[in-house]
Amino acid sequence: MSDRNTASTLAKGLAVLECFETAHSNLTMADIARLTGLDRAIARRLCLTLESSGYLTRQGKAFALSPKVVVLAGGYMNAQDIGRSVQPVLNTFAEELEGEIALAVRHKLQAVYVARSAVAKARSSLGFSVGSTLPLLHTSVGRMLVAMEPDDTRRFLIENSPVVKYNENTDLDQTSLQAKIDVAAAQGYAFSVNEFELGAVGVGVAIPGKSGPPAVLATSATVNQFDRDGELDRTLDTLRRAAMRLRA
Amino acid sequence: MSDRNTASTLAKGLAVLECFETAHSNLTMADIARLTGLDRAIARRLCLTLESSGYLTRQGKAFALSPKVVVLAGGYMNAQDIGRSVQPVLNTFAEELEGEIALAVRHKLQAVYVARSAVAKARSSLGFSVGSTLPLLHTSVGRMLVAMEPDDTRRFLIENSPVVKYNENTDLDQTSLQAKIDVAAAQGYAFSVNEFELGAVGVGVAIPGKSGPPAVLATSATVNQFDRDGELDRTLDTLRRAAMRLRA
DNA sequence: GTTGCTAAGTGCGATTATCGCACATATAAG
DNA sequence: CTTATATGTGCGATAATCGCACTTAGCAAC
Repeated sequence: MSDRNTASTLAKGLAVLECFETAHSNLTMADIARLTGLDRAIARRLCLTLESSGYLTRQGKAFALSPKVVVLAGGYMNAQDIGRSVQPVLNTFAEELEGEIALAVRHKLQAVYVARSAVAKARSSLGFSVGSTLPLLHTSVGRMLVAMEPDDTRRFLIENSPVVKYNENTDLDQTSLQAKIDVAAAQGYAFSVNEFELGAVGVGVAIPGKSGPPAVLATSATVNQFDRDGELDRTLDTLRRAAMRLRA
Repeated sequence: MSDRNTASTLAKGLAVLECFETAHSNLTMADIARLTGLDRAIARRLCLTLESSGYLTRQGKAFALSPKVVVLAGGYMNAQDIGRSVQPVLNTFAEELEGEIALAVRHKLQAVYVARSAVAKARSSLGFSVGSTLPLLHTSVGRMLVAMEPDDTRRFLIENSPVVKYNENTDLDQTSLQAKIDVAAAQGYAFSVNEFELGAVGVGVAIPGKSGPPAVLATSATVNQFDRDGELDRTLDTLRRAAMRLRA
């Protein structure tokens, strides 16, 4: 056992942190031991370490993430110059769209919002924020992100992403999803209606010529809002202009 | 050596992660070993582990934070219901302010933005975003956060926070800073001009009656924008109404 | 009260991962 | 070719981790 190139204790500690990714906010040590499959005594050591390092806080016997993880995310934001270069652009185009706009990148098998802006009247029932994750195959953002990858990665992502039925309109056919991704790659944008969230449409455009990993600009709205003729074209136009401003 | 209640390897690995908090984006293993004081071989093990766990990415010999840290922050956002409850309120009041508004909490000796909204025309030269940190003593946000703590914590924070000269107007006198914090506690809001960033004013109001740790709503603007008579009162009024909407 | 259930904390021996140094290799610059 | 910096590797000694078993504590039902 034991790879001489990895620190297993660290990996286990990170696994503990990840228990809190999926909406769980108040986990006891026993919960964590169960979720991670670690011995209770070890889970305890790790929790206490994470607490003393400032990543977890405890109230009574329940642990929760501390704002430290947000500070850490701030390091990423800073490195990507989100606050200075990206956010002002998003703010501008959220107003132009009279809605919501987000910058997303891919992490493993998920799309991640790394910046977002919305006007007050935006339909925001979904409650997305920075750090929200979306599936790759069933959202416009996700499909556009997949479409921007080289062929082999694309294949890998399509084959390994879970196919989940989110509602009665969810496309469950791999070949069909594959085709949609091909179309997105060809067109430079992805569009999806009702597949992930009922009553919602999503539009995502590639940010071309950007250095670093693929990134996508996306917006979402209600199906109603997209009834008007040419609404998709208008949205695409706006998103593309925003994307141009971001290809730094 | 070695506390039986903490996992030192995990703590070291977290220390590696924290190297990336302070704007450094591209660190080599050697850099990290220097910054953390760890043996190079250990730093290597930890970096490789962090990479394989998805927290770091490497391009050539340089490491950088991966979006995974943003996903982790998303766990915090989710637990605090930022996307659903907080963000819409911030969006609304950013528009009313025709500027910028942020929700901040304290972590150790820093104020941390955990949510933020701004209109396009907002003066955003500072480039703050979710995850940005501010000093406790020299900003309105920070002082309000300190003011909301019980007496002993307050004393501790004031005594242990670094007093840094950010510009020629920075207040370096502990007694004076102490007094400002007392005033903030009494008034329920804090106000600062030019102390942290030249040409900038900051206003922070306590969010009263909120469960959990103290939280502050803050806005900033240019000194010019605050020239108009009664501008502070108008801003305070808006912030307070926003705060009321957040005391969930 | 007792019983039953679940969670946290503790002690300790065996194991084994970590540590830290030393040496090797690689790449770039002068 | 030499120097400087960075990554990669091997290995023995040490010390941290592991995992189990036992104890303590809180809570609910009966």
